[in-house]
Amino acid sequence: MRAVDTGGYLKGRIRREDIISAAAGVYGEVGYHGASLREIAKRVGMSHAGLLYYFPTKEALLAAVLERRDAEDAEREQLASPPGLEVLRHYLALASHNVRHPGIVDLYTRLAAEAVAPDHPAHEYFKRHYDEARSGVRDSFRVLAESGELRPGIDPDQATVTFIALMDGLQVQWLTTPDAVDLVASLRFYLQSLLTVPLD
Amino acid sequence: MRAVDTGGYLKGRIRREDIISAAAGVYGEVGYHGASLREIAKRVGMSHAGLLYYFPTKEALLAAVLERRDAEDAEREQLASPPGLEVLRHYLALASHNVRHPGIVDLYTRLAAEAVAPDHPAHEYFKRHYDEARSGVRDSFRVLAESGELRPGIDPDQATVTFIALMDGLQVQWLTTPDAVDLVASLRFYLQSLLTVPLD
DNA sequence: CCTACCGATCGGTAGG
DNA sequence: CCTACCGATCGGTAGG
Repeated sequence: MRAVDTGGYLKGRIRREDIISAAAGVYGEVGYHGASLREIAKRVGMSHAGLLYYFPTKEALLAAVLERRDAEDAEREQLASPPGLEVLRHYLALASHNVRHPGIVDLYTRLAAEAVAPDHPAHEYFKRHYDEARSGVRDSFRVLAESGELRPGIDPDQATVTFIALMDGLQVQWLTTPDAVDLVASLRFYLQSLLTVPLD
Repeated sequence: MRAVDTGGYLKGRIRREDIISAAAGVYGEVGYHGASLREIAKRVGMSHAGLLYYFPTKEALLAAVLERRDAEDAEREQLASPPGLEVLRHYLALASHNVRHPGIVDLYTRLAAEAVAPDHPAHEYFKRHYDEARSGVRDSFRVLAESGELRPGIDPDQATVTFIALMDGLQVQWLTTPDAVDLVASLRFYLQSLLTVPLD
């Protein structure tokens, strides 16, 4: 009966994952502050007090959502390329994945905007997120600059900040006016305008 | 006693302006949904019920904030240039003004992110805002394309969407990690990379 | 404009 | 995991 006896722990882990997924959905719709534990709990079929059995506070649940996002990022990082063109293509692929999963875009956009407030519980998370994103992209643009694949006169550091800003800004504009924005095409257009070689 | 008798109306108008300013500040800090009428009222020195004497609902106050923003935009539009380089320089000047007034950036960033939700009371406002911004910038890029001031191969429509997205994304990134982002320099860098002539 | 109040909702706790 | 409850806060109304 071993297989059955471990069921308690397994069920708990599954339950936690369900709660995290539901929370991510609600955060995307109404932000973190706008999300109530009662709404999240309802979506997973329990009372809000039951949810607090798994996550002791509202902030602990947010931390779990962000941790899972990091874990998923790290998983993708496993198959990450060395700095260069491939990294930029990887961002294009990510954007194209996101367009098919608007919930992810909603979650990220809503939380990033809320978290500009220094006392927001996700503020440090997004600071770190931006630092890491910049350093990864910067390495790639520098490699491209040295190999002559970056257009002459283009500063790799400026290319980095603007590229990341472009992704963020396109997401807001796309969510607001989806018919007027082709997220992937715009990103491709920008990258191509910086390069001397074809992206694909 | 005529001059004194009109005082009642004048004081009311000033009071309304004070409330709108306080509301804009709170929206920038905690968003529209996170803002309470009591906090806004406290900043202008009255009770929240008193505030509701001037603005009958929470949404009416938001509408007034957005209306004043439009009025300020229209005022600036008065001295607007015909489509072309001057319009882009005008956006640079606006960005440089915003950097010295972070509250404006906060307000815009917070509301824009909240308003991606179709049922947000500012959703239609931001849809219109994006439509108008795109059509103004697009005209300028098209003029520049015809005069050869836009780099060959650059699609004016793509330049438009990405330019506006860049402004939005830079604002979020700048608010989160101010030391790592030079908002005006990044904007200038991008515009210059699209042009065949020096911006300044 | 204020005080006083309403019903609704919030995160969290007690006690099983 | 639940029911039942707590104190706090919300937008809005009544009645001056």
